[in-house]
Amino acid sequence: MLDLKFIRENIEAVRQMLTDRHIEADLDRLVELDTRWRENLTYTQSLKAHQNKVSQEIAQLKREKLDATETITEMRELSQKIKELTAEANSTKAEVDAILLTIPNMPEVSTPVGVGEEDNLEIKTWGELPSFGFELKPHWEIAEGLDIVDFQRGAKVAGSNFVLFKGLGARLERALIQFMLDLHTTEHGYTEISPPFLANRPTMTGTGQLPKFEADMYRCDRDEENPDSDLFLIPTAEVPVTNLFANEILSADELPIYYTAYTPCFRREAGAYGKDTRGLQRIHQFDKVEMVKFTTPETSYAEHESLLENAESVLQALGLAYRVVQHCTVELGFSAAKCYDIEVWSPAGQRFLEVSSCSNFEAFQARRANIRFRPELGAKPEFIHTLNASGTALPRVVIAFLETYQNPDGTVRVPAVLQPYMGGLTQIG
RNA sequence: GGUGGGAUGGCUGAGUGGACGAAAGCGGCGGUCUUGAAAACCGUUAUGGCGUAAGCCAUCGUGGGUUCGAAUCCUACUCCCACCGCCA
Repeated sequence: MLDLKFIRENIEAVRQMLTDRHIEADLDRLVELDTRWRENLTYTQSLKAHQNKVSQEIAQLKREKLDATETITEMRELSQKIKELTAEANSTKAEVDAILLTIPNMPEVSTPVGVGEEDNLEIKTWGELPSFGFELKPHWEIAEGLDIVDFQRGAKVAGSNFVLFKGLGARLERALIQFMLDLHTTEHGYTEISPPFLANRPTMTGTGQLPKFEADMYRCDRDEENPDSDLFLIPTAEVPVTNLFANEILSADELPIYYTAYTPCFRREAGAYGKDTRGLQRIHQFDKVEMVKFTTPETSYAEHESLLENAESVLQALGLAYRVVQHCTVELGFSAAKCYDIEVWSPAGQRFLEVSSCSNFEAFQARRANIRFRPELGAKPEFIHTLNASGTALPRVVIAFLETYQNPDGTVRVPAVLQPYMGGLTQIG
């Protein structure tokens, strides 16, 4: 979330940001409640100061074995009043916080103002778009032909848009996961994490999925009495990994911290039906290797660039053509200040598919999850910056892989870098 | 799932209604001493909020309650530890 003080002092900039992002939030009410809360608080605290003082006097009287009955009777009324005012302040503050949680991050200055995907900024392209001397098959035909993905039975077991990898398809998933993890841990200095695949409500709130996007998550283990203990299937490893340090103060010399994690990702994709859903493009459960960085504010933008390179290197190693675009204001994720998408080329689809979002959240998530660091000994703690990038999501890489390396007979070549992970296999089928 | 024990500052740990934001020790930082270091000694060492400021307020796992006053009493919950049961 944004700093309440920042909003107070930059109300028009925040209003403009909401306009640029096409998001509504009740800023006026926020300001009004904030003012009311602070007035109440100041007054209540002065009453408490008085109460504390008189309590000391009562303690003194008791110690001297003197009668304090009269003072105590007087204080009874004050105590009651403080209780009422405090309750009022708490409920006002709760409302302030609730609104605060619905306000997205401020985009970084280089973010183009735009109204749709077409306003994203193309930063670079990598690799030649491959050309073929035969008629290309789309990935789902290749996969079914090789019997490595079973769409029907995936749907039978869990519902539409759940898929089942089989034989060398399952092996390919495992190979890609391991290849990516090895790349990031041995070449890029990341420490591997294997986190829980479920996260509770405070954790989901820390990274910004809640409260606004609850409908996009699979929720289980609902408990009306203790909403905080509700569990959600994670939509990305970003959620558990970023929250590892929630409510902690790190020391400056621990930073930057680089973590990478493989997890399955679960997304209801609510409202996304009918849009690019064929084959592996948009499924409710998919595998992903994620990278998460914790940095100081000074270095986060340099770290953002190297994070992007780390993610790109996966596609480069696999020899898959891609481009990088920078999100415009309406495309930018709720918590992000700046975001690059890496989009891999689908030769049969003749389009680019998003396989990685590479974001700098600045202090937005750190403030929500209360992750701080001490710049130097004795200094006041500050919020760290968090960043993450997929490195990468698997299904769409599999799409590009199957289509890019397909042969006329429906078999698929395995690039050299992946062969050791495929038991030395040079070709599928 | 059952029974019992526990949760206090960076760590260990004392504290069962008023002098407690909290003893003591360890660790950290600064200093004295020393050519330098160690030892010893002295000092210092939580976080957040409100306020221009002085300052005030809050926080002893979390929420609620009792009380003029709660780390301390009551209550619900969460987590940790031990043992039993079940289980990959």
